[in-house]
Amino acid sequence: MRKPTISIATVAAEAGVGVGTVSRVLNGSDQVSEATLKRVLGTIERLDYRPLRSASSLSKGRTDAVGILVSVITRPSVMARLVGVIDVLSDAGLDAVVFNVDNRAQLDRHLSSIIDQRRVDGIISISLRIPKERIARIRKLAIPLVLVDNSLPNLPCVYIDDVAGGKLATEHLLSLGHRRIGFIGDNARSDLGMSASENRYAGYLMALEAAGIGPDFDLVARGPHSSEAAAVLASALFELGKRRPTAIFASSDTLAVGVIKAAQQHRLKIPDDLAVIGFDNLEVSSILDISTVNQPLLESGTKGASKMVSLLNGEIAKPHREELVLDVVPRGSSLGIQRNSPTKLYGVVEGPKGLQILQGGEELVS
Amino acid sequence: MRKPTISIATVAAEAGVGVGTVSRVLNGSDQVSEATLKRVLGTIERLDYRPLRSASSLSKGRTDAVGILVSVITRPSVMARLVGVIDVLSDAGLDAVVFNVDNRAQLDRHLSSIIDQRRVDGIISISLRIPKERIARIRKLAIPLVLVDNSLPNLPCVYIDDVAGGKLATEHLLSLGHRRIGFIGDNARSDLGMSASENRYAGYLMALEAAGIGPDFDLVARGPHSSEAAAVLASALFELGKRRPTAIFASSDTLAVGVIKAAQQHRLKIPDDLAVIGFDNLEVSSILDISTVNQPLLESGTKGASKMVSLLNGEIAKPHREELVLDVVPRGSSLGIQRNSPTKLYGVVEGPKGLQILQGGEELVS
DNA sequence: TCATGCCATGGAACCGGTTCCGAATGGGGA
DNA sequence: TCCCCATTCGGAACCGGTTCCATGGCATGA
Repeated sequence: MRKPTISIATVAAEAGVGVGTVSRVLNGSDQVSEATLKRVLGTIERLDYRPLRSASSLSKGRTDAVGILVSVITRPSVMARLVGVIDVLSDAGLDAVVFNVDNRAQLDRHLSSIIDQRRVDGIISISLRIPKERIARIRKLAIPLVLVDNSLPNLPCVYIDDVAGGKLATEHLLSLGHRRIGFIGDNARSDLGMSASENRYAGYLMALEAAGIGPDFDLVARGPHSSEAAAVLASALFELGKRRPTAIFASSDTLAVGVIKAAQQHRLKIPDDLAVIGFDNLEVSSILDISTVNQPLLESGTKGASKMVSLLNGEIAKPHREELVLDVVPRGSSLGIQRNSPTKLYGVVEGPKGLQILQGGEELVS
Repeated sequence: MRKPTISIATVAAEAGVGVGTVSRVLNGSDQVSEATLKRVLGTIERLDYRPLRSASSLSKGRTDAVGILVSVITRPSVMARLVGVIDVLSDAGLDAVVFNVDNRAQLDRHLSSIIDQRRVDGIISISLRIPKERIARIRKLAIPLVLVDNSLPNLPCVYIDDVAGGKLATEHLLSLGHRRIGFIGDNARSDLGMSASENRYAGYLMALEAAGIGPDFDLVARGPHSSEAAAVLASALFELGKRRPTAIFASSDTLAVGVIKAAQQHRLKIPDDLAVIGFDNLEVSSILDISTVNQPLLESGTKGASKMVSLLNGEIAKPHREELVLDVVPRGSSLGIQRNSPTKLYGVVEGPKGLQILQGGEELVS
């Protein structure tokens, strides 16, 4: 027990009404007369009464909160999805409880805590594979679960076809006449089931085979997901002499940045000596003029969260499983055509203390 | 009301004990005999009983959740702080409820919801200024509040001295002999009180004045917080002819990237024709070899969250107000010395299908 | 005038844990 | 043998909303 606070009963007594009436007022029921409504609201104001969420939760049997499982948040791609999810949940009046997952053990701990403590009404998993046995349990307990950037049969999910994306990227390079195409990707992280990079690699192999080119594993390299690591790996590929690749498909824009940097250090001209394409269409790829495969990151989050909102309202998530479209964004790192200056997007004006771009411009970017 | 679930009473009846005993078992009390413990745990297992968080919250009078107010999450600097906060809270068994704030109205809505619905035990604000009247109310209600990347008297907070940081950056450029130093920063966002850029600008002015250089507002430009916008603004400065700056201080690394890109388009050699320094020491500044001012981003989050944990335990946050140290990280964009290749940090090995950097390497980076 | 029905309302029962008080049990010491 | 204290346990009271049912008042129609 603990010391009591100002409760609905206090308000009811003070206002000279029943607790039911106060509850009705708080929940905006239309079963309350104008006069009573005003009196109760006045009392609430006067006593500075604040309802207690947990009491309401207990009574209603729901928490109005959704758990979000997310790995290595710092990746810009993951972050964009997360923002999409949070914004939609927030608009629906749901709390977003974020669980950051770095490894398999942590994933298990968080899942246990979420499932066994019934702290949230539903779970959204971003770019993570939930272990089979957990899925089974979640199903049995009828806890709503939505997958973002991942796909499993019979579960609502929003995903892309990474294999097709890898093919698209590689075909782009093939169409420009390249034959010695390298691949730089992430180490497989089987513990968390983040398989995007490996799937894009599979697409890369398929595109090469379709073009009658056998795989050359000397042109393939994997490492941690960082620009630095990609630069090191790219350097190693460049040192193959005339067997070096004339083009590289990096499984994410972050890695592509490293490849570009390494190319500059090796005095390779882009795209003449080396063409590069990345993946994700992050802001950095736009500013550094790197060709890439666009995927709707924010949208994957908003769509996933919308499904969750539907599920919690007892509806069926409309498109149960949704595949988002990918498309190649050709830029200077493969085409060599100088992109138009972005100047036109912005109106630069003379401010009182220096030049200025008005804030409205912010809407135009992103 | 709603349909009842398996409750502690069910378990108690089934195990032939009292509800108090089951509660003690669940909370790991040592007032339970070995035999009883085993029997109750067995029953819990058999019935697949799961305690209900909200009932516990109601009884204990706390939610074991902390609200995190955060603006424009997509900025890497903000995200790094957020990750730090979430990780520490998570380790302490606290839920991290994230509220994303895009404008003043949203800030108010979220604050109302947090304060008036008593959904969390404490509030952590990242890079946001909470309106005075809200602060007063939060104080009166004795809700623990911690500020990260912000500072107010008498409140626990973790912050940096942005003015000093701006001075450091400018002094670095001055020490290299530059006299015509430009500044590129964010538009002031008085609605959310994100004042870092303006404070760094103040430091820039102070350093110039200390060096006997009057401000030249033709060399100052502000716009939205994006590389694209910074590129546009930098281009405008470059077109000043011989009055153009020989060095630019960008108030964040994200902006510095745009400056570098614009310089390349204008065929300005870095750092000979133009020196650049950023702020934040983001990963991108490392890979693009951009000089910067380092601030401990992740640490600001972990320290802030630690203070919150202390407060919730009824302790006093040890260093009540904590200023983190800044230091200049000189790199190629101002010094022109080719940084050592990062190769040595990584061990590249021959994998079965291509080159590989082992995952352990990931520890070395970041 | 009386029956009918709707609307606003009061309040008991309930959601499922926690906590505290009192009781039962058992062992040790005198 | 008896008393005392520590350990273990049962269960009532309680935390603060929600919901449903019963009730009373008032207007409408016959």
